[in-house]
Amino acid sequence: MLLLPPPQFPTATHAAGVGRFHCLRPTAHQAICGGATTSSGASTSLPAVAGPVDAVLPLEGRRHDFTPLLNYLSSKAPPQAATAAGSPPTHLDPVELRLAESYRAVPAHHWHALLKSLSASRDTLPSATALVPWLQRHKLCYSVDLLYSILIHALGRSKQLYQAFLLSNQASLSPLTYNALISACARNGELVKALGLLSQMRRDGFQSDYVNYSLIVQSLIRSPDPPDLAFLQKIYTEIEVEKIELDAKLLNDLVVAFSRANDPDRALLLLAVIQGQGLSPKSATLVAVVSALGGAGRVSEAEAVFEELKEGGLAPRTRAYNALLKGYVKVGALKDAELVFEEMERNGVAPDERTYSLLIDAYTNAGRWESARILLKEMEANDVRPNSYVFSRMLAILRDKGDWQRSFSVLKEMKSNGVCPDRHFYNVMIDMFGKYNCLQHAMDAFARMREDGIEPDTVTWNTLIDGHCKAGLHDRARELFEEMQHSGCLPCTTTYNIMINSLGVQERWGDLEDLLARMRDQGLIPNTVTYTTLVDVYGKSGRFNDAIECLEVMKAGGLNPSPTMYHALVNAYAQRGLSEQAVNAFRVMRADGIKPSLLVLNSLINAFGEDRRDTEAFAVLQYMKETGIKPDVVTYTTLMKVLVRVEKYDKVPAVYEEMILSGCTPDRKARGMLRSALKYMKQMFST
DNA sequence: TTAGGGTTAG
Repeated sequence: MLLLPPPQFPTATHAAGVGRFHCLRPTAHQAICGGATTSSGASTSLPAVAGPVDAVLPLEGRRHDFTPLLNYLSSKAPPQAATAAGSPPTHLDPVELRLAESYRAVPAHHWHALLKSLSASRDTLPSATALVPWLQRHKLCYSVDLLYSILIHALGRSKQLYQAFLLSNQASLSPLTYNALISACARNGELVKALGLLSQMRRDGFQSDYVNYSLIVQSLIRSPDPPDLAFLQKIYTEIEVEKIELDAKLLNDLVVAFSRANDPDRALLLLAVIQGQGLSPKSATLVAVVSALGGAGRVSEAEAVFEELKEGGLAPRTRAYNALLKGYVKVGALKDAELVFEEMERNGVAPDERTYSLLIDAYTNAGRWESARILLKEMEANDVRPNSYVFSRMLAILRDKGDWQRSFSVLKEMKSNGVCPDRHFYNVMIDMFGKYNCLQHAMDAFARMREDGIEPDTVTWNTLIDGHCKAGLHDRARELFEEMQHSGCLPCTTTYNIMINSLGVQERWGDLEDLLARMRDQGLIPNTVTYTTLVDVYGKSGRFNDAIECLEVMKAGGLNPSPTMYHALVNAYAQRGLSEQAVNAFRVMRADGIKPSLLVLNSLINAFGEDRRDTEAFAVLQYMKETGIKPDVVTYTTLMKVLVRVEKYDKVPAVYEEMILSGCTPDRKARGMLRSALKYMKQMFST
């Protein structure tokens, strides 16, 4: 069991010479013994000004001098006071008993007031912590759970959650102490603990009110990370099951929480609840919903909620416009984005750094590099300083478009704006060079980053290692993996996933086992990507039993198999023309309740093709059409490959035509497939 | 600061 470190008690008490409560901060001193000190005539340099306790205590209460008690408590060994709390004194210390007797007449509310004032400051908190068990020992105050709840609240406020929990062991938990503990947990971001206490509370037969849930949801919103959706849903289900009445604040907070957790549907539902009760949502709530809808690319709904914001009477401010802008940028609606910008100008709403960043993002995405540059100039003119964010976005867009040479001009632009690259920027840059096989550039950027005094993080190392793996430089990747650890950066699950893939591609099965053991030793738990990688590498080298075993282990471990995982398996069978096994894996996937993805269906078509079963391959296309899954260029190219495989060359042009009619743009592979089919056809006719 | 952002692995 963990032991409580002895709380730090003020030690200067006696050194002050007067045996009074001098070590406390003046306010606390005045609060607690201001009146008593002066009346006892002790010389003190502190003026006897009425403090908070004097204000709270009735006149008669100020007659009690708590100084001897507080001195006694601070001179006692703290653990004794804290751990032997409820138990009666084991031996009779006459001094302590006399002291206790002298306070027999103090009414309960004076003790409460004393405790509250001691709890108010971090310096006097140890005295408060010692006081409560002491009162309990001597049965001087009977509303023990109120005393404990005051104390637990105070400990929670000063981030001493551990102490609060230790304290809560002193007495059986009442609704009051439960609430105090839950509140302390919520304040300290220990939301799982808070939820656990809530269910424990229910098991003890106490009903919780909305305040506990409100505190938990508030803590979720305050966190810089978006809330975990599963956790949030759990809380909401509980609120529904327990029929907790929701007040306006909690409803608004829930809408914001669901919006931030990227569940705009649930957010909209709760928004309707607010409006159904005749309440009007806060504008911050509406903006959060606009932002979530925009992030999901649901722009028309975002527009509708934005209109509601206007109807609410408050003129939308920059953040509201930014939320709307986010949606348009997300779906690539550049015209609409520009209109928002113009409307802001018309309404005198000043664009800020984010507004400009969003628009620059949109222009870069549309390949309108000049417009992006003009906006950068406009930012400068309007005294809005860009930061590293917008430049790393530009870089990421160029990377995804394959236009990496232009990245050097991004760097130039950035310099001319006086913006220094940060870690995120370098990480994107290293990733970009890695993806385009420019490993020397990647290493140079890595060195530059360190010269700039920026320590690489796990993302940096992972990116660098993966870049080398992708280029086939597995030995160098392995060296970097070791170097990462030497530099003091601990590998994470992603790092191991990258290395597992690397060893799997090389078919170094023994080393792979060692790596998995190392991962476990480090206390890291494999995730869905880990298992999918294993299924992929085992499957591709024909080790199907190992692949299936991974799938089973994963399911047994409680992880949900992903569509990608089945895709890896179906794909592995397909590449070896094992269409029966591919179909079987597909069936298992369906039994697991996974909706077939375009990727897995394309692989299935390939499986039939490699097995010369063209009728079944086209049946998959039919299935796609019936279930509303839009075939892509890969689907049609694979179907053409199927026809070539079974030598039905004459049917290839029709598939090509259908592809174009369905709106797919043929790529190099598609055109190549058509060409080779035509070539074979010509050969057939000429013989 | 009522309201917000970026990077890595299958």
